[in-house]
Amino acid sequence: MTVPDNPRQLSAEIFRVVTGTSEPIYRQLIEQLRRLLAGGQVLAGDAMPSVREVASELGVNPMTVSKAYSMLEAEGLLVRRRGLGMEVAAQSDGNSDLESRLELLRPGLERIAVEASQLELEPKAVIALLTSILKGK
Amino acid sequence: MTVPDNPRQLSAEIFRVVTGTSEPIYRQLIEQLRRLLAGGQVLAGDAMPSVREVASELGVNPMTVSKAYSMLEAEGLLVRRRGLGMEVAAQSDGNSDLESRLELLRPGLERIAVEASQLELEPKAVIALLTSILKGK
Amino acid sequence: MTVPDNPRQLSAEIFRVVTGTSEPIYRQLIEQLRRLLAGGQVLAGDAMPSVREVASELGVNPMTVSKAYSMLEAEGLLVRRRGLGMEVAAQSDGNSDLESRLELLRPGLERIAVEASQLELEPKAVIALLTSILKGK
Amino acid sequence: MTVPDNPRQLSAEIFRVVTGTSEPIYRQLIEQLRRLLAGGQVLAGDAMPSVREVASELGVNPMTVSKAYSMLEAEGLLVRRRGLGMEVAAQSDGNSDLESRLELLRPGLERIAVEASQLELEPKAVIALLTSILKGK
DNA sequence: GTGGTCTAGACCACT
DNA sequence: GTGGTCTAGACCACA
Repeated sequence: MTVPDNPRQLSAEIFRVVTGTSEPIYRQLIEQLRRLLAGGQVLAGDAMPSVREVASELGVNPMTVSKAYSMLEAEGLLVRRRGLGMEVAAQSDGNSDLESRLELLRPGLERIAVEASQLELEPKAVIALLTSILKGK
Repeated sequence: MTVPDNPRQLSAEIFRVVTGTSEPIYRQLIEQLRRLLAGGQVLAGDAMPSVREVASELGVNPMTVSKAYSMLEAEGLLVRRRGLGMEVAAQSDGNSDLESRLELLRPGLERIAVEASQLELEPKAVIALLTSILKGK
Repeated sequence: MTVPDNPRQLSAEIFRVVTGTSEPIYRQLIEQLRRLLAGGQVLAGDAMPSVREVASELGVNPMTVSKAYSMLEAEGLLVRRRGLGMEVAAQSDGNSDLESRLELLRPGLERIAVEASQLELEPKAVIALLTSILKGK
Repeated sequence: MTVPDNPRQLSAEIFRVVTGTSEPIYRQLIEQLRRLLAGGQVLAGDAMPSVREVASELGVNPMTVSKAYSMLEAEGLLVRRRGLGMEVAAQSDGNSDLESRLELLRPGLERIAVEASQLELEPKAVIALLTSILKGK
């Protein structure tokens, strides 16, 4: 992990969305940015990629991106600089501690556990698969 | 893993839904039944709990349950027995092999891997948390 | 002021918007509802008028109303009941005390004071005009 | 009210803007100048502060100030004196009578009345608050 | 019927 | 160029 100079201009490639799921695109964007902030990959003062840039990169409508940005602004994670774009708010405190970041992952893991039990899968097999996926990246 | 006598009457408690998520309830029901079938916890010939029983147990609208049952019927996993309710279709091929069941879990684990990487979490920490959740159940 | 039975179905007429101003319609709706809640004219458990009803009554696009409702939901003042509509949240504590309600009015009055001073108007004249407007309603 | 010598150089401090509101800054500037003219605090022939001085004093973009000046010029309230900046037009009719100035304040007061009624506030309480704000300045 | 999401496209305010 | 607001209209999930 590199900790780049700050502030800097973020690229639209920080976002990745999947279609064909029921999770709304704007919500995927919101939650991705929350994780990137918690993980310290996005820092206070960073300039967000423009709405139009993200929209074109992801192939979605600009309003969809704008909605995500607006909600992140309402939440205090982004601030709007009129005519200049959005930037990451100063008070978004950056890299969270390990415990907090693990807590953000817990709901997803609990869901996995439920699914594994319905599939009658042993913990050992599940962990082996997760390990191979994590290491393979 | 226990393989119960067959046929038998399934209880509404085989289902569990979460609200406050964007995943539609009817879809949660469908995918749970698919997993229970793959895991062998639900067998061909088993009698499904009634729509109204499931609806009341989960606190959802009966039409939502009915929609899930109808789609499972259209898919051939359930058959409607007039006056008797739905039962699990004979051709639902029951307990799948380990590989197939793991494949059903893979998409969820891949999503976890993406989230972990955005959170800058080490594989070790993620695996430790999943292990504790799986063992704690 | 009448304190009606509760819960009840609110009419779209609780809202009034003005066009030709720079204040966005969705924001006018949000702030009106906040005031009606603080004033006790809208109570916890009340059913909000439907998006489509408000949109048609005010002659605006349903998405505009929907945006206001969504933000009020995010703020915790409204709760969504799937398939049934929105209702006023239980925790919106209804009629606020006199001090709090006056504070909601203060920014507008401070702006009036600035304008009056730029217009070189005596307090006496301003108060006389406000009095006549308030009493005339 | 003092009636200063004329002509003179106006300072950037005649303007005050608020951010975080939806009212555009250039419009705030335009309406403030209109009120200062109606109130007689700005007189025909007065030299306006320069665009760059106002922009720096208020912390806004010079183009925003320039836009306001241009619109005031198009409206005939300001005239451009090449190389010398803008000055207040001779035909700006100066200090209006009391009735006209009160009329400029009426829309704001009517809005206050609407908000007070939504907040279920008695005229007496509203007038008391306005009085304290006006006297406190 | 309810609200939610998304698209396509327009216009506005501001830099 | 930036984001914001609004419209018109489509489709979805849910009751």
